[in-house]
Amino acid sequence: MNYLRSHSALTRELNAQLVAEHGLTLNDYEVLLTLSHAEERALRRVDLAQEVLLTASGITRLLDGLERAGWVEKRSCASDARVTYAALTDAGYDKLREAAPVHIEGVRRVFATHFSDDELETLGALLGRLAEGDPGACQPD
Amino acid sequence: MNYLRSHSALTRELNAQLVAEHGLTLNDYEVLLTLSHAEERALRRVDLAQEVLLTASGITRLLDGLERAGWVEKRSCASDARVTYAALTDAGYDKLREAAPVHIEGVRRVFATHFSDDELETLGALLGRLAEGDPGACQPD
DNA sequence: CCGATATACTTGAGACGTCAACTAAACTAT
DNA sequence: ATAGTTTAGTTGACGTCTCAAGTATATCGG
Repeated sequence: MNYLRSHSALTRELNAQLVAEHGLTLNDYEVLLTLSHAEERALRRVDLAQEVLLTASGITRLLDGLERAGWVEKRSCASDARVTYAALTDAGYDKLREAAPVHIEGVRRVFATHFSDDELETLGALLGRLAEGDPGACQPD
Repeated sequence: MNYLRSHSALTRELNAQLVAEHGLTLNDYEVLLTLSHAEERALRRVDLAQEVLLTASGITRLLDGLERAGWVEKRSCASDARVTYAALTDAGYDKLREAAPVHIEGVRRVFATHFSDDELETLGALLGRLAEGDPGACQPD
C-alpha cells in the first residue's frame, strides 16, 4: 500500500513550493483558507484544529506563527471565557489571495501530469469520501 | 483539494496504531518491509531512501533507531568503500512478521469502511500511478 | 450552592524529518 | 598522476507536530 507513501511525497513537494514562494506551510495555507471561508473569518481554535486535522496544541503552535506575522489575531468570546477565536486579518487575507494562485497551479500541475480530466474527477469523488464534510472548495471566498 | 488533508489523517491513524502495538513508525515498517523484499535482505542506504521517499539524512536517522533495536545492521561494500548497506537481521525479520498482520488489517479496515471492492480497485489503479515503479506488494516475502 | 466532570487552551519534552555543510571515496579527463 | 566533479553518507541546527500534564472556565447532578 504505497499509495500512502506516494501521497506524502506529493504533499512534501507542494509544501516546499509554498514555503519557497510565500513563506507559508501547507498547513498555514489551509488554516488561512479555512478561516477565509468561516463566518466573520474567525473560528474557535478547537474547530479550526478539527478542520485542518491537527491537535489542539498543533493549532496553538501554528497560530503562534501566523499571529507573529500579523495574518491572524486572537479574539475572545463574550459568552465563554475559555474560548479564543482565531480571526483572519486583512493582511492575512491579502496573503492568502497572493499565495492561492501559485498553490492551486501547483496542485493542478502535480495531478495533471499523472491523470486525465476524467480520472481526476473519479479520483476526487472517491477520495472526497475519506474526509466527510469536506467543503471541496479551494479558493478564498 | 483536501484530498491531501484527508490522506494525512489516514497515515497518522495507521502510524499511531503501529506505534502503539509494535513500537514501529510507519516509515520503520516500510523500511523493514522494503529490506525484506530486497536481494539478501540488504540495500544501499541511497536506494533505500529512494524507495521510502526520505532524504539521505532521514534514512541515516531512521536506521539509527532500527540498528539500536537490533532489527537492521550495517554491512560494508567490498567494491565501493563509500557505500554502507542496511541489512535486515533475523530479529528484524521476525519483528516485521509480527507487525505485518496487524498493520495490513488496519489498512484494510480504514479503506474498507469507505469503499467497495470495486472502488478500491479503481482507486488503487489511479493512485498507483503517482508512485511509478511502486512494487505494490505489501507482505514480507 | 458545590463537588465532579468536561471542555478550551497552553506548555514542556521529545520524535521525526528537513536543509545545508561537511568528509571521504570514486570516477573523468587531461 | 592529479585536479575537478560526482556520489555516499553523516552531522548540526532547526521546524513542525505529538503526547502528557497543567490551568482555567463551564456545566451537571445532587
